Amino acid sequence: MPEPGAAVTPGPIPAARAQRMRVGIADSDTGFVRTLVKRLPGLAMDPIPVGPFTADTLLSMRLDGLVLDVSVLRQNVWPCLEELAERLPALAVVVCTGPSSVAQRVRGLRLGLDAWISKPCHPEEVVAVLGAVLRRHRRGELVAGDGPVVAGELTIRPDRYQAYVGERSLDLTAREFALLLLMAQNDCVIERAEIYERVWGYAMAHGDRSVDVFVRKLRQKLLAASPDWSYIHTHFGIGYRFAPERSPEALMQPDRPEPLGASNEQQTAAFAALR
Amino acid sequence: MPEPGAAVTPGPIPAARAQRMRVGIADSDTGFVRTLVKRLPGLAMDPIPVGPFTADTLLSMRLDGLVLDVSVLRQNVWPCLEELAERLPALAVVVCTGPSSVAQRVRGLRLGLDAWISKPCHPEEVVAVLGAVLRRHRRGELVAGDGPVVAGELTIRPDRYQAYVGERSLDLTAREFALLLLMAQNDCVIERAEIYERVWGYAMAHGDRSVDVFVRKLRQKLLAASPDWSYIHTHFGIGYRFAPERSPEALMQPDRPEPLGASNEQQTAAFAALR
DNA sequence: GATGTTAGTTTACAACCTGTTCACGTGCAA
DNA sequence: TTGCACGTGAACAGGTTGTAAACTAACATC
Repeated sequence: MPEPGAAVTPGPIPAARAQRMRVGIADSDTGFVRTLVKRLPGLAMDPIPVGPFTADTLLSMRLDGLVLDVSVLRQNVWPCLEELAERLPALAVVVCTGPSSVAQRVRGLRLGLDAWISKPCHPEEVVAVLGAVLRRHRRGELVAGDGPVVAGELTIRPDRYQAYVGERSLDLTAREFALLLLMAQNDCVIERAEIYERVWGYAMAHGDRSVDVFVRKLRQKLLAASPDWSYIHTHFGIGYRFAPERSPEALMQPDRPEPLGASNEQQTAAFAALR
Repeated sequence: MPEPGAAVTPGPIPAARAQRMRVGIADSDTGFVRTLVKRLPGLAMDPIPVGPFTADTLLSMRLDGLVLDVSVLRQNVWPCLEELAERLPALAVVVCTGPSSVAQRVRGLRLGLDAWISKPCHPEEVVAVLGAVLRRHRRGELVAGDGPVVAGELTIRPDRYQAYVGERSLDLTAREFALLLLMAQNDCVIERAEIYERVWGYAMAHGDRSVDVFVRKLRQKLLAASPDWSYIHTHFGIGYRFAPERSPEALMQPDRPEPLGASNEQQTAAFAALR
């Protein structure tokens, strides 16, 4: 269970197609900050100056990356970095700070930092490193393109943040949609913690049941719109898997013909190939 | 590591994904290479020395990461890096090389490199950087690492935590699956204690018969789905061994032909190559 | 600024599933 | 034959999931 009162703000809804990255800058060197602020927008990154912060502060800022001079952390550098890594594993952190030992850098990287640059350094290099890290960071988030996904009777349209059966919208909320899209783009079993991290954007607290609740809401809407199909399957003790399947009863009375040779894999694969 | 008598709660189900990463090392400094080769295995990375290469060479090596001293590229450094970035965008590349200018490093990172370290450097730092890059790299693909394992009539799919005979699922529970996968991936006799440790995650209490019970459940489901084959063999006083074998009666009445020259090893190797 | 609506989170409880354990039968080895 | 090791079946307890509803924060509207 997180801190009492922590994480009250709803997390960010991951964009169906992320464009600009939000990069926090926590550094007391105003000249350095100013340079970055000037330089980043041209590279599809929005710089966001960050003052004193906690994991929750950063969480509410919905950052993709963070440039950090550890000197702003005063004393408890390691506990702070540790908390960051634990609570926000998806946040790309580039430490850019004064002289340090190999041991310190290694320790930081082991903890979860993405890069460690020693000052004095050329801002351009910081920008390049940040770009490289975020590029790798982004590869994961949007493996699949933003084309529509067809599965069973369902059509998921990332460009509209909505799913349809025929012309009829499912009226999904933002988070419901994010969950559905994530699952539909991966036809393997996904663990709850993984789902949470990728949809909510930060680490799942132990005992959190949000994923279950949202899966239920999704199932409800899916069932209402497409009663002959089941889409989300539970893997007990592990997580959920998305796979459109006609219910046995529907197969007995084939009012509507089953789409021939169009399994989920084939269709999504086709779309991935299009990309 | 719990108390010997603890373990009231069911242990965690080990993730079905591949953990070890394949890391190529292209460097003419044999001492440096040797250090990495010694150091990497402890961090779930398999070091693979790489000689002169092309993008195709690397592709066939199925690497996850590459440590590269650009001096091995002789002249055409930039065209080569460019080709790498274009042909193998999923490959994490860490350049570790002699003196360089900021402009060169920035250019490299822009091209698609994940990190640029200047020699002389501490090998430990290279390892840490590599680890950080691959960690971020891995976050992307939640597709479970291992491809399917085929044995006899059986297809084991780690991405679904499930085994199939044809299209028909065996309906294995999470722990049953973990046990089956472990055994199928090691076609030698495994002692009970070792099985327990690797599937349950902690030491087996003296007299615990859980492994036996699960082997029985597995055999039951295997027999129901694939009656002509036997998969799990008992070695009295030692443990169990996985090996798909047609039962003698089935051989007498060969309704279905035995797959020619397709031993367990060969088939799994073939699938691994496909990945 | 007050108020109603909506989305999201947390909690509670019931139903279900799983893993463990026990008891007993069978088969191997000395 | 005797002593273990292993196979088999069933029962139990506890964790996991489905489900509903209360609760909180955010938003829009007036």
